[in-house]
This record gives sequence, C-alpha cells and structure tokens, in this order.
Amino acid sequence: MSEQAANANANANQASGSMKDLPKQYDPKVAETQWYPFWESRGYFHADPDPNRTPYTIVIPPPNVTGALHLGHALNNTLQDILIRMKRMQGFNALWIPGTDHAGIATQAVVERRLLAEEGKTRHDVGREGLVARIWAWKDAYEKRILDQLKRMGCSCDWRRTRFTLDPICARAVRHTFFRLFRDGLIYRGRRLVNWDTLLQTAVADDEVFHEPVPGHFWYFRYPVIDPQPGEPEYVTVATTRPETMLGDTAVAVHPDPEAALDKAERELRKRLNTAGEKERIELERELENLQQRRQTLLPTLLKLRDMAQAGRKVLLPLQNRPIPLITDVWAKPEMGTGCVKITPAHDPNDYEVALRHNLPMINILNLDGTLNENAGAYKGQTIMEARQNVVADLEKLGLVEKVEERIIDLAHSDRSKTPIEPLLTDQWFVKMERLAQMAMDAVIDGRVRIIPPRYAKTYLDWLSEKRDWPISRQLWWGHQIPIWYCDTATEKELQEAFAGRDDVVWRWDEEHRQWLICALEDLPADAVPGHTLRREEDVLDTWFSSALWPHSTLGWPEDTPELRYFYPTNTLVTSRDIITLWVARMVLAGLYNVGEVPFRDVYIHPKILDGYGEGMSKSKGNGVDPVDVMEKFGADALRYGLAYLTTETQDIRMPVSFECPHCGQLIEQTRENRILPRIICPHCKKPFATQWAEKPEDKALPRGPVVSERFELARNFCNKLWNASRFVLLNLEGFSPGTVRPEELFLEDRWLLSRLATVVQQVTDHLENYRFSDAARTLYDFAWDEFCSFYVEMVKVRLQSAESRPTAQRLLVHGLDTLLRLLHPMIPFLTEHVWQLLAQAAPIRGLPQPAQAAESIMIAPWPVASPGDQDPAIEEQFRSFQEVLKSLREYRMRNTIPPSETMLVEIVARQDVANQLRPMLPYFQTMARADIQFVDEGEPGLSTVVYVGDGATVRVKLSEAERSREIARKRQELAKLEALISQKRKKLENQAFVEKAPRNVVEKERQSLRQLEEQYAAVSHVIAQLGGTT
RNA sequence: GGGCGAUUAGCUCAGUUGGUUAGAGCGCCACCCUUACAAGGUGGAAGUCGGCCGUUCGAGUCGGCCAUCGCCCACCA
Repeated sequence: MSEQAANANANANQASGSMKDLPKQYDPKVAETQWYPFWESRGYFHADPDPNRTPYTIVIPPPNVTGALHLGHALNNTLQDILIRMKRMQGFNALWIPGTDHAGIATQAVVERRLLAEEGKTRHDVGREGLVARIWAWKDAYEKRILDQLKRMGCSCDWRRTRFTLDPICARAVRHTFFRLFRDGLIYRGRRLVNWDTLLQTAVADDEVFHEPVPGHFWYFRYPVIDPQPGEPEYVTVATTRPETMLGDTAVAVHPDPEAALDKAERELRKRLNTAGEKERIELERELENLQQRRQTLLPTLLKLRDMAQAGRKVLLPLQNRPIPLITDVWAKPEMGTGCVKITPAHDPNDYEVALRHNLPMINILNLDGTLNENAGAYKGQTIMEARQNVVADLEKLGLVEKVEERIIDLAHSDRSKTPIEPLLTDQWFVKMERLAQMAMDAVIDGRVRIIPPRYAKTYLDWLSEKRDWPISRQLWWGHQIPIWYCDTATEKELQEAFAGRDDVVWRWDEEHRQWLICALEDLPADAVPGHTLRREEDVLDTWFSSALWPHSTLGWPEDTPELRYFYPTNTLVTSRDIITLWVARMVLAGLYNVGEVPFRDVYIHPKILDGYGEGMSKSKGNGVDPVDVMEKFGADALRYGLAYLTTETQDIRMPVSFECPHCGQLIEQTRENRILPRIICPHCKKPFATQWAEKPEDKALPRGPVVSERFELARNFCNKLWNASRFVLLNLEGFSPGTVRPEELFLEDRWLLSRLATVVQQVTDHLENYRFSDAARTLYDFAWDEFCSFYVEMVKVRLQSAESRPTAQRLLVHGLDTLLRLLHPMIPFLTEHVWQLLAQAAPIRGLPQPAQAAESIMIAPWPVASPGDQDPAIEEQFRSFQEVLKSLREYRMRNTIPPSETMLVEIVARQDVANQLRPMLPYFQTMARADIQFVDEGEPGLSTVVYVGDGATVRVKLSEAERSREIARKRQELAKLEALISQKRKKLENQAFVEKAPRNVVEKERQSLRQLEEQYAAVSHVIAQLGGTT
C-alpha cells in the first residue's frame, strides 16, 4: 500500500474511531480529501486490456487549455464519470481516457492578448519560438488547473493515460493522418477566399465566425458607362456596405433576364402571401408593392444594361480609372438593391463565385494586417476604415455618390479576436470531403453510430451532406505544423533519387504555384534534395484536425497497440450539441478513414448550462461559473448529484447565480453588468471583494467572492439526509451479526422494502443505461428520502429496541443502506465511499439473501442486481393503506391543533383478515403518529369521527364534547367535496360511449373509485348524524 | 429564410404508450429543536397545463394554426 493510501486508511479510522463522533452535518471536505487519493493509489482508475473482460471505454472531450473549466464542463464530466463508475461496478473493464486540447487559435489569442496587455508586445516582438514557449507555459499552468478540477470533482479517469493533442503521441497520429490523406490525394492546396482575422492574421473557419448587428451605411455609387450611346444610361448605380472594396472591383453584373427574375420573385411572394399570418402579410404586401414599382422604374434600365453587357460593353471604375466589363449573372437579383452588383472577387464570397464563372481577374487589395496594398493605388497603406472614409469622400467630390442610407449590418466577426472578418484570397490547405463525409453519414444512417437524443442526427447529417471541403491550414504558431516542404527548382528525377527506397515521402507537382509539394512522415532537412533548398510550410493545422483523431490517437494509433485493438471502438461519447459538426462528425470520418471502424457506438448529447438570462456559459461573456466555487460551498457530491438531477432530455439548464460576499455572506445577483468586473463592492457591508476576473495584484489581494447558485441546495440537502440516515444505521449496529433472514421472520415493512428495492434497482439501472440521468437521480431521491428514511428507518426504530427482533432488523437495514449506497455511488462517490468504509468496520460481512464480505471500496463493489422475486404488488398495496391511515391521523392532529405530545385515542373497525394485517403495525402508529389504537367491534361508536375509510377497515378518532361542533362543520365541507367528485364520476359512467369504447380495465377502475367515494360519503354522513348534526 | 426546442404553482422544473382528484424542490403559512437529520419533521395554501381549433368515450400528453422565448444553420451587393 502506498503512503497516501495508508494515510487515507488512518484518516478513516480516526474519523470513525467512535461512531458516536460522527458529525450531525455532513462535511464533504473530509470524504473528498480522504478517498480520492485512496482510489488513485489502489489503481482503480487504471485499466489494461484484458481479453477475459468486456471493455467499456469513454474518451473525454478534451477541454481547451485556454482557461479553467466552468459548470458546462462540470456537467459534461460528471455524466461521463457516472457512466464509467456504473459500468466499472457492473464488471466491465472500464477505461476513461482524460486529456486536454491545445485549442490552436483560442489559446494563442489568449496568450497574445495577455502579452499585449501586460508587456505591450505583439507576437512579432517575441518571435515564433518565444511565443510558443509562452504558450507552453500557459498550457502547463492551465492543464494542471483543469486536471485538478476534474480530480476535485471525483472523476475516475485513468490519469496514466492522460493525453494532450499536441503531445508526441498525438503528433505522430496527426503526421500519419496528414501523410495518408496527402498520399491518397485527399489534401490539396488552393487559392481560396477565406475568413481573414486581421488582428490574429490567420484564416478562421466558418464555424469560428459569428455575426453581430452593427450600425452601418449603404452607399449608392455611380460607375460611368464608357462611350454611352444615345438612349443608354450614363451611369450604372451599385450599392455597397463596404465602399473601399470597390478598389478591387473587376466587373459589374446585371441579371441576364431581369423580367423573368422579377416574375419569379413575384410568384414566390404571392405564394407565401396565401399562407402568411397577419403580421407577415403586411410585410409581404409591402414587398410586393416595391416589386411592382421596380418593374416600372428599374426594369427598362436593367434590360438596357443587360443588352449592353451582352454586347461586351464596359464601365469605368472610378478612382482606379480602370475599365471593367458589364457582365450578366444570375447573382445580380433585380429585386434587390439597384439590381446591379459590383463584383469584388477577392473580397466577397459570392463575387468570388461569379468571378470563377466568368473568368474575371481577382484583385486582392488587402495586406494580411488589414491595411490596403499596392493594388489599392493611392489608398495603399491606409487601414480599411481610413480607406472607407477616403473613398467615399473622393467619390463625393466626383459627384458619383447617389445617396447614402443608414442601415444595421449583420457584420461577420472572428470568434477568437472579436474583430471584423475580412474575406480575403489566400493560399490554404484543404481536405476533400466528398468521400469522407459520405462514410461518416453512412455510419449514422445505418446505426453503427447512435446519436441520443435522435433529433440531433439531423444536425449531423445536414452538415455533412453539404460535403464542403475542410480548410485545415491556420496561419498560427501554436499547433501541428503542416508536414509539407516546398521546392520549385528540383526535377522529378532529382526527387526520385533523393528519396529512393523511402515510402515515407511523397510529392506532387502544384501547377498553380509551379512548385513541388513534398510530404514526409519525418521532418526533412533543408538540403534533403542535393543541390536544392527545401522550404517548410509555416502554417499549422486547424485544431480540430488533431481533435478528430482523439479516440484513436489516444490509444496509440498508428501503432497497432493492444489498447487500440481492445478499447477501440469506444462505447460512448458524451458531449454538447454545439460541436456535433465541428468535432463529432470529424471524429467519425477520421476514425473510419484511419482505423476502418467508427470511433464510438453512442453519442450522448447533453443539455447546455445557461445563466440567468438564458445565455450559454463562456469565458468571453464572463458568466462561466467555476465548479470549485460550487464544491467549496456545497461539496463535490452535491455538485455532481445536482447536475445529474437537472439533466433532462429536452431542457437546457437555467442557472441563475450570485456572488457571495466573503465578508458578510450577502448574495449579490450576477448581472450582465457585474459579471465581468474584477472586483465588486458588497452593497450590504460596503467592503470590496475579488471575482474570478481579478488580475491586478491589488484586486487579487482582496478576498475572493465565489459564484454560487441555490440550485445545488436540493442536492446538498439530499447528501446531508443520506449522511444522517447512514449515521442512524451506523449508530444502531452494535451487536450486528451477519446472517440470512428466513421469510417467516420478515415483517410487512421488510417485504415492502425488499420489493421497493428490487424495483428501484431495476429502474435506476435502466435509466442510467439509457442516459436518463435526471430520472435516475429523482428515482433515488424519492426512494431514499420518502421511503427508506421516512418509513423504513422510522419503523425499524421500534424493532431495534427489542433483543428478539433486533438482528433481523439490523440485517435488513444494512442491506437496504448498502444497496442504496451502491446505486448512488456513480452520482455521489465521496459520501457513499465514506459511509461504505464506516460500514466496513461495523458490518464487514453483510447483505441479503446471502451475506458476503463487502468489497474494500464501493468503487469496485458489484452493481446491485434486481431480484424480481422480491417484487410484490400485494405487499406494496397493503403498505400504501398503512401509509394512508397514518397520513389521515397526522392530518387530523394538525387540523385540530392537537399538541404533538398528546396521544390520540383511535379505534379501528376492521374485518378479521385486515385486522390481522394491521395488528403488527400498531406500534408504528404509536411512534409515528402518537396514536393509541384499539380494535373495536362494529356498533355504536360513541363520540368519535371517521378519518379513514378503506377496504375492510374504518379508522375513528375519539372526540371530546368540545370538538363536536367543529368536527360537524368540517365533515360537512368534506361531504360537499365528495359529492362533487361522485357526481363527476357518475356522469362519466353514465356516458354510454365511455363505457363501450374505453378499455375494460379503465372502466372498472372508475367504478371501483366511485364505490369507494360512495362508501366514504356514507361514512361521513353517518358521522355527522352520530354527532347530532344534519347533512 | 430553413431547422430544432420550450411555454405546467410566485421561482426552477418533472409529468413514460392519451385514462382516478396534474407532481417535486425552493419560496409562502401553521405547528414542532420528538436522542439519524432544523441542510430536519408534520400538516396546509397555491395551477381554467401560453391561446384557438380539431382527433377521441376521454387531451397537460396526439394533429393544425397563432403568440411569446431560446438555440443552431444559411443568407443579406
């Protein structure tokens, strides 16, 4: 045993030296600090291939090393740990592979921002090596923090297998994948219009772009027609939101058949008008009017321009004084704008497509840093905003600005730098998706990969079906550098000679750039081809390229490792819906391409955690909650159980949070305003405290005000309840002896407990195996609280007093707790282990029907299996009657404000068989309702009232003269209620249609319920008469 | 514009294939520190299940339309 484990054991003994010392309130810290090291030192988290056991594997969605984890991650990892712990207990060889993601752009951006803020330097000041070194330092710090957060939560990951998407093992997988794709002709280099982030100076994927409405303008410019003939317009008017791009215009387009296009637009409008609602109709009618007006005013001009375009006429691009052609293209919609479109191929995705169709020149006017280049003529060196103002001013001077409109523009921004995106023509690397996407689609269509809930399969399939090539290059320094070397001087023969006999180098001629593209598995020296110099591609790969390989790279691919053979494909991927396309789809295609097998069977998509405003949690919004804050206040178990309890199928999890003032405990609601502040002044005690955003030393020096949510109180209270139930059991185990229990020794409540246990075991197992976390949590909550604690524990108290009935009661009690703990362990690992260890001291051998030595840790104890033979509906029905009688007695006491200390005198008139069943329960009425019960014969009841009428039994409470009139009044009210119900039921049963068409059992149920109501009615009337009242 | 989800008690949410008088936690009211538990116990008040129409013997549940909110995707010269 390691020193750590020995300490843990010592602590356990110390903590429980005497059961009587167990605190009344559960202290999560004790269990959390004690048992995690214990588990780890025993190697429970570790799994090795074992052909005799069935594997169950999960790979963690690797958190970005950008920053610490928030509650969204806590949810994601809690659910994984619940699954892995259950499967481990079920006997599977359970492996959960942890790790983190280098998160290319995101991490580099964070470090660059800090570099600028703290040292006023850009990445160019520190150079590639310097920056990468700083990012590694950042990564080391945050990786540790992330892994510590996971451990604190109790995650049972196999830490010996911890991976990082940029570590040597992942790097090898990335290199091999790229090599194979290149060799198979699935990777190419192309000049493409990309989303350019001018701040970070890199291309970003479409998914990394978000749109935000900003106020802007819509400018109408006139381009003079060259040599206008009589009857021809002198100008073509175009509209734009980005005036400076006109410097790169290479054409103006008009629709080839504007009349038909207008007709079509009108037809569509009318069609929509037919089905439109009130509000939409008004809008559509306005559009229709606009369309008809266009026909009058615009169409003749457009037709003219169309003819001119077909005749090959040109216009003069102002400021640049460049003749550019008029062309016809369907992109120029006559119902939009001026009906004519300026074409800027290098800076607009649609225009780019047009240029490809018409073979137009593409003029790039931008430098990578967002300033204008030499193609912008006089505007060279200006920023986009400067150029925008100047272009407009200069055109105005020329009288070529027709008008300007104010307009809100949905502007594309980079997700990473939050700056506007510029579409830019650059050289990028792409993966051909046609074939790969189809493979990934097939896997979901034919069910090899199951997406749960199924509605998310649509997201996956829709996205893949577009089969858009995947841009994989990023102009960053943090990431896997693309393994390509360029050479534009060598001949093919020289390459063949240089790489003769090597199958780890392949090359291809790039006609567009007139150079060799050489791809190699091992880095090539610059002089690898004698007499020539190779230049390495500087770009790195999109971070999702390495993430896509995660399920097999972590298992050692491309090596044919025992792990890969045994644990792949993994079983379940637990993730959030926003990366179904970015990540899940790409993992499926990469797995199929590299390994020939899907990466996982089930993809479980869990809800998102939202803040009080319904917004998702993110670093950038500042609304992320550190799970450590929650654990500090409520404990890791409460965090986990609370999250599981909230994980329902359809709802996202709304989580309004507050800051807790560290000085006075005041809760300060988190708002959009205060959630990004580094320090907050408590409105109650007026003292300042620091938030998670504190960075300056003077802020950090302040006490930290954690972010908390009352939504974990239910879970915290539940844990405390469990703790105290366990405490009760532990305090009552003196003299415990293990043994079987003969059926005839079982009391009604014992058989009820066993029956309920069997059902609960089966339900919880079923819920968890089908990812119904909330249902599992609720089932256990209700059972533990309302059945085990409120009834079984209460009832068993009586029996623990008697030497004769004590042993059986103890065995049942321990068995019940033991089973409950095991069912709860995946959700509540620390508390259950803590109690398990205490139980091991008092009752090391336990359980029913056959006692056995308990496992040394609950983590490796067997998962409970339902014993269907224990399920007994008759017993449960009988027990329900008992509960109802008890409830009615309690209710009577409260209504009549009988002091808790006063014993109630109760009579039961019962049939012989019912009386026999009830007789053993009499002590429970005494302890649980302080009711002294006597069986009496039917006959005149004296002064008493009826509190319960059931099948074969009537329960009466003795009254004093003083209560007579009040009771009459109450019974009259009750009668009125009963009457309403009865008439409702009668009506239903008198309805022929119902009796004929409803299923027989439903009708029978109604009849039975009516009979019962009538019995109650009769009994209540009788009481009123007895008491001398009139109905 | 396309798709998805939601709307149930003051708040946050459950509610299986349609079937007794729609549930929980918090909050609220009353009484209780009863030797497992006040982070607790007992009892209570509180909902025309967003609206309309339909299917059905029967609708919170199924279908249609409308309203409101949220998310994803696409597009906007």
